[in-house]
Amino acid sequence: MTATPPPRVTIKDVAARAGVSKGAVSLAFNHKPGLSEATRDRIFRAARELGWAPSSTARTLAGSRVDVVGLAVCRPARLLGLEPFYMEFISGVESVLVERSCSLLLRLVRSPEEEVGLMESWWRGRQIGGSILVDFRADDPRPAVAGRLGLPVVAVGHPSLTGGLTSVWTDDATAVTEAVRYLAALGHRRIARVGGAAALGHTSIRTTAFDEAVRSLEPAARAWQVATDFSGDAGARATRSLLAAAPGERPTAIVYDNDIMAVAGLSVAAEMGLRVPDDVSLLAWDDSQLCRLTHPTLSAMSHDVHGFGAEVARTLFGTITGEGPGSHPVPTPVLTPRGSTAPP
Amino acid sequence: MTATPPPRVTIKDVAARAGVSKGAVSLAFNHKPGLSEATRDRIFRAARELGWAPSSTARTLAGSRVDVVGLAVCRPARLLGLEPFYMEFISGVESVLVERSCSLLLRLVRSPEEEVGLMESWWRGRQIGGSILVDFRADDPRPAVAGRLGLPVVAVGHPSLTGGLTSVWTDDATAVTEAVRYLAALGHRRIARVGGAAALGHTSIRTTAFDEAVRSLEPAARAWQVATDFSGDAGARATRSLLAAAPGERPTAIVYDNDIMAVAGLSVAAEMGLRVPDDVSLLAWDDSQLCRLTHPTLSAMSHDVHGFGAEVARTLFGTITGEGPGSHPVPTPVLTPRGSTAPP
DNA sequence: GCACCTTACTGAACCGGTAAAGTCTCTATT
DNA sequence: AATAGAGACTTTACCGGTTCAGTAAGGTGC
Repeated sequence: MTATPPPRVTIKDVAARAGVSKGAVSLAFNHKPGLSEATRDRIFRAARELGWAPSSTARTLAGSRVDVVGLAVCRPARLLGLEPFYMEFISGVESVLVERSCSLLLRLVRSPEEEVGLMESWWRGRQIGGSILVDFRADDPRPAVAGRLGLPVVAVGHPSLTGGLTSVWTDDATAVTEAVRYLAALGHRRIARVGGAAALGHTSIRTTAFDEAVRSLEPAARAWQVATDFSGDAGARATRSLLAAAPGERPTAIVYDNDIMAVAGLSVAAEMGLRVPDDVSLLAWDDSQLCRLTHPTLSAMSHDVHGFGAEVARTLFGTITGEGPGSHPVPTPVLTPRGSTAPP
Repeated sequence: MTATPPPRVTIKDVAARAGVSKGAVSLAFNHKPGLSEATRDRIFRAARELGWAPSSTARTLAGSRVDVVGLAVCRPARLLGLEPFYMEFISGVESVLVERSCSLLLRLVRSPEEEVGLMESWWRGRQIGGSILVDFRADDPRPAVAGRLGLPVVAVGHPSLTGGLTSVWTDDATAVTEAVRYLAALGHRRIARVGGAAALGHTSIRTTAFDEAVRSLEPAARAWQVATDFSGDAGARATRSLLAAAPGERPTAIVYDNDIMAVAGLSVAAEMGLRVPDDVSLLAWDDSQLCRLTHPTLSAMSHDVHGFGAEVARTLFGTITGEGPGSHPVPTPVLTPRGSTAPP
């Protein structure tokens, strides 16, 4: 990739026009002391007249800040488009980055190994000042790599998954328990969960919590759990197989790990002639706007994804500026009852 | 944003370890002639042992390639999360970037002016090698700016909007016409369209085309058009007001500019006690997976958004490598009839 | 009137690479 | 044996900033 001929203005031109040295221009643009107001003005005027802005590449090389943070996402591209979660998360991250004139370097990768390689080359190549790590798995290699490289990162995920890295997380276990208790309180005793990708750490946290929550119900209840890839199709398939059993043998309530699958579940129920919530209750997760657009509206575990992203970005800046590792819980998803849940 | 102390390996260390000069290492890593196989091997081995990768920052500064492309999106952050379009578009772009080891610099901006400023500073700061421009408006300032800066860009939008820039576009006018003809063929004579943001160029192209298409129907038909902000809520509101009229006075078919609004429309119809498609037909646009997850499934103008993104990225590389301006149409969205459309 | 500070600014080194010109050695040619 | 030429490297000059050790001018105190 070759760049076009760059007849670009540099600090030297500005210095010449203002009648000072490059050093003076640098001082002015970094708001450092050691210049008279008059000179400062002259420099800024010259820069404005020439349309000059400092090259962040050169600045980076000269050893000061890096104003880019990285985010690699390891999920099949086609699924990502569907997940309202990511775009909203990213927009939250951006909202904080913008304040500090930082940009987000985004990359979709196909495997955790590729992601690790990318982190290394981004960091070594001084392209990023820090990175956001998402979708932790069991025995994730990234904490070790980040440690070895000295790369400032913030991990999105429960501290039990993120190997000592600074982490930002929601208490999924508690949220799952709350969801189960809510459904139980409505009278449900046959409860299913359509989970996300089994390899993901937060999925197994939810799986365990769900199991325990249902097991601890009085009187005894029955549980089902299915793993999916988060896609609507998988959610539809899972729902179909759960609801295929005889009326007394099938779940009366289903919890979904994201809202796309819940929407799919809603449609499967309709297609099978089951009424929601009379015949079966559905409960979504994440609660994007989508949940309020269906009919019936979807009850959901809602969650300020935008704010979550913002907190992640703030935490990352903390890490970059040298704060030690820490654990930053954000508010637990809260149950928002709507039209898709009712007593069985 | 200060970086952590960087005890990082540089080209000098590699050169020392391999017993050659920096120049030799540079030659090796750029696969240029002038080195013996043996030396090349020694250099690569040394680099591997030290875990070195060339700093793209330094490379950029030294005047060679820039391996980052920019994308600024000017829409309210909270809406973006909802739009399946963008993530899918981005994933298409990425699919091509990855092949060339390029990354995407993403930024959400709040105004066209901010976007213009960002382009300037990205380009001046040598942060990007080129940029993707989306969401063109009437009298958009970006073509002029890109021209003035010499910034290689590709515009996503109809050539009539993109002021002579290389553009990649779908033929929205034809697609709208096809949608209208399809509904007319089913027998609809009262057709509405819930459009996107009025300020956007492609919205006005669709608006004009819709108007003409309906006007040219025989026997005469009636048209409604409403502008929205693309959000589900706005789509719901628009649908409610369209369907509030007396049965003989309201549209029997509604076309939506994206699928989120169509989903919202579906739910509004249900809430108003109208059956889809018996009482009213709905037709979505973009056709993400969402359209197949509702009940009834949504008929849609479908569109390979991923492929669209990929084509945009390929075209951008063309522009960066000096290809002259061009117009790259991608396939017109094609009508995919599903369960939400039927004769009135 | 002289030593001593500040203040305001300059000059040069440096960041980690690339690129073009220069050097040295070895082989082929006349 | 002298000359040319190719191959394999090295040297050096940037790229566009930052940083830091100077330095010259003006102000203070005694």
